[in-house]
Amino acid sequence: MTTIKDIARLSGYSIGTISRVLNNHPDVSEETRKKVQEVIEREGYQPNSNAKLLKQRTYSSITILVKGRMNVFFGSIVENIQTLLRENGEEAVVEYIDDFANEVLAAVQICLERRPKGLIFLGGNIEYFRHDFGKIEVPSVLLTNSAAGLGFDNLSSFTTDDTAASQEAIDYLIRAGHTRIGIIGGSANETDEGHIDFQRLAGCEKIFARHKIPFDPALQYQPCRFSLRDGYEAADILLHRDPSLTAIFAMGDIIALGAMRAAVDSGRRIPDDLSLIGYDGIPYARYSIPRLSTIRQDAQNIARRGVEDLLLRINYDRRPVHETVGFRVIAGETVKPLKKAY
Amino acid sequence: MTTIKDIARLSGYSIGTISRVLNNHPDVSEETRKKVQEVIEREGYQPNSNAKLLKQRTYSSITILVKGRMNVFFGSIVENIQTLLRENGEEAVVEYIDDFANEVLAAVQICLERRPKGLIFLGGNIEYFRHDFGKIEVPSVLLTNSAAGLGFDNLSSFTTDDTAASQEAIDYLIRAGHTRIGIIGGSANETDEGHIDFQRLAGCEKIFARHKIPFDPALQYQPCRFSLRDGYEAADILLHRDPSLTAIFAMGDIIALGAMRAAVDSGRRIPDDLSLIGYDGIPYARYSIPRLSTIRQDAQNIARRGVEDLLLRINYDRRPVHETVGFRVIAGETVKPLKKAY
DNA sequence: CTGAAAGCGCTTACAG
DNA sequence: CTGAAAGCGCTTACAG
Repeated sequence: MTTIKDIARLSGYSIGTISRVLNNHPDVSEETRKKVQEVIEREGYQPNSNAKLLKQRTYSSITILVKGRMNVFFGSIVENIQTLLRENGEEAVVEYIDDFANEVLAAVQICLERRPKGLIFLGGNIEYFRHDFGKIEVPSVLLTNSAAGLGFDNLSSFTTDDTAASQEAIDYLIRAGHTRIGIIGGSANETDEGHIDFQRLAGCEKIFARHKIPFDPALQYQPCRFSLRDGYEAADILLHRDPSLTAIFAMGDIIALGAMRAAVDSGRRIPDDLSLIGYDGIPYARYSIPRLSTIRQDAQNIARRGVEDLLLRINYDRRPVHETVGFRVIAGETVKPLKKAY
Repeated sequence: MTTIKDIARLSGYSIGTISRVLNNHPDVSEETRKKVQEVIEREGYQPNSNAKLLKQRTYSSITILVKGRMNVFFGSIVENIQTLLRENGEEAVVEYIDDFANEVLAAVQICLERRPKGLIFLGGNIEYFRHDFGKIEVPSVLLTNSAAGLGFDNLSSFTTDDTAASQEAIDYLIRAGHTRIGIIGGSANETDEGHIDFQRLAGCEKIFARHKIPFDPALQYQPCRFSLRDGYEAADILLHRDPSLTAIFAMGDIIALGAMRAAVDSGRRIPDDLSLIGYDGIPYARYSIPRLSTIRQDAQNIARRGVEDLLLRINYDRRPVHETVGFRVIAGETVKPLKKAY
């Protein structure tokens, strides 16, 4: 194993100088730098990151906390993040957190154990953040949810404007002539008022109100987590509870795909007997039979902005930011225009 | 930041003793152990892993190399692996390698840069392993491909018996009365003879031979990588080249789902006009419309055995092993029984 | 069973 | 611009 000591010996310089070359310090003569570089290349020397980190008293890697397993949409964001981080020479560790678990407390534990230099949350419950994020000191970003109202000085957030996007989804159904609309998704529970899913739900209710279309959450809304199975069950419950529904908005494409299966199993044709619009815009939405109409979030931009901001804040003393990235309505084949009732 | 020194001071013992308690060395008195433990808990002390690894001269984490992005099947294995590793107190870093890139060379580079203590390959090209794996010294496992014939003493492998499973798939179609069968999948290229996909293909050809059913790879086989789009294109090419096909075996469910879309877009009904069987057994196969018939690999067992073996070999001087795990034919709704032609 | 001390491979003031 | 030296937080022979 070649160490910095070997390079020092071989090049005739001291280890201090080698270290300076390694870290691109300006105060090294060009000649020295070149000679040392040559020895480094020839020996294929790679610095020991443990020693470096120990010395710098900074800590290992960046941790990505993914809320909810098997989420295709998050999967693509994770891949984007990993690539971006790697391009910038940063290592990342991924942790999967159960949909119903407290990701902030999990992060606190991880900070104690592994002392990451930054945290990226993929999804999260705003209430958990409000309550426990104060215990976290490292620069962090929350993706796909907004932490704007929380006021933590080490937490940025990048998200689709969920309220606006949900309104678009509902609006899309209404413009197609639907008035009996069900909504599924969001792992809402009693303490969850700031949760993303209530944001989306709130947006929906507003649009219903604007169009003067009655909407009774107790009847027309069914929470569920992000999985095929849960989407299936939620749609099943909803369709039994209110068979008059002509359309469903699912707060995730995975949920929508589960719901599509449930509808078909109940003997409904899509979109003839039931219209369906999803959320996320996963690649499969363009391949399903029929193709899923959905709201496409900009995964790439969310990942890119999140990483850029985190790296800046890890290295400089900057204020966190809260941004919103664009979305698009993708017209698939699962929404049927209805004759207007009037 | 509490360090081992603080715990020593606070407990009245030397740092050597604290270290022994931390690492469960047997030569510490029960009383001492208890007292030290108390202080550790009270202070919420967590050892600095950089210092520990530096001292132990072992290196950071375990690296998981995932071949091919956006592969749902690999995604679930990765999650399983991460969970298992974490339960055993090991950290894991995930790297995504392009489908057509050389994962072994990428691993060599990673070993130089980060010196992981173990490597897990998810998918891989046997030719690349044969040629370059000799440069890798850390304990490694290859999942979903067999490295049995390679004879490296630091490489285990755990895989579905691809030959047998592919034979089952083809056999399933033949028993349903199909004789004009196309095959898609596998990123075969000229140098690829030991590649997984040729294994699967070889298995298929054998079965055709046994049933005395003609099979012309140039006509009936179309390679493609693991993505919806590639599955779509491969099926499209195949169906144009040989419109007489009544069934397709796709070497991955994602490929199969892309193919399903292509078939429908060409005006074929599934399974009435074209039967389809996939490979992997991803959760969505049970939700697609129609439900996908497929060969289910045992992702959980592959992950579990791989991790168990790797951890053992990291810590003990053991020989690598090459195991095969079970698979199951899942009868979905995409294979139609045909009237026998004779 | 426990302590004192060396040393893992680096970085960074401090001199010169 | 460069070197000598201290020290990051641990582990582990070596004594006793």
